[in-house]
Amino acid sequence: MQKLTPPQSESELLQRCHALTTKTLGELAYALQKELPKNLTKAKGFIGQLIESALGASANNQPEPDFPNLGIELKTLPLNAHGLPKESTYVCTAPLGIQAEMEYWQTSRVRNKLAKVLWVPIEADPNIPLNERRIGTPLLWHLDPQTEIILRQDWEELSHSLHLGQTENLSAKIGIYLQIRPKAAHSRILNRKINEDSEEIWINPKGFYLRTAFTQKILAEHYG
DNA sequence: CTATGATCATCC
DNA sequence: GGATGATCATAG
Repeated sequence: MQKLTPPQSESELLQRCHALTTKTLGELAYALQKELPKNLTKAKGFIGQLIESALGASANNQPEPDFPNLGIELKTLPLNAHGLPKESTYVCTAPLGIQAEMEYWQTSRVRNKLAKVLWVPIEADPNIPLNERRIGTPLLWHLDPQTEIILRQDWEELSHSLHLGQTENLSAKIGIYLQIRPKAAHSRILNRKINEDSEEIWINPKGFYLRTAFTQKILAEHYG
């Protein structure tokens, strides 16, 4: 398997993705001439990057969908022994700067990324050796109006707290589908921010994540 | 340093 | 056992 050019159409992307179904990570890594890590402890993003290169996603780190020309974001979905998503899904970093306040839902990075997502389920039961874990049937999903109402409410509530620097309201407990969690190399990294009382505060960088309840619901609705 | 890819590890 | 908070690797 060679390094791929980005897919030029949705059907080309889907075709590539369906070709991966039932393959093992070991087979795919071999085909791409990549060495599988012993475990994911020190290679947490390995599988996501493996699938990216298998599909020809642009290897950028822009706050844009993985396939900008198609407006499609790629997300791997680790499944537990019951076939249900076992981890939350990272969406994007949460802006702490002045610009943060000026982001509106319609043009927000969260909505931009979640408008259309190609979910690729991957076996992630720890009892299965990494190289034997299989890739599942992909699901090309797009944001529907009912879901968007809830996501938007979550996003606006969380963005509001971020904007005001209300750290007490930035816990991962807030939000129905979307939540805010730390997103940094470690907890000692702090960014300066001026809060609603014009005080200087320092906060650990945050990211937006989708709860497992959200991705479990998506799979249930589309796979039954 | 900030973005991406996420999962780990601990607490309740 | 699940959720929250912490952390790891890499690219530009």
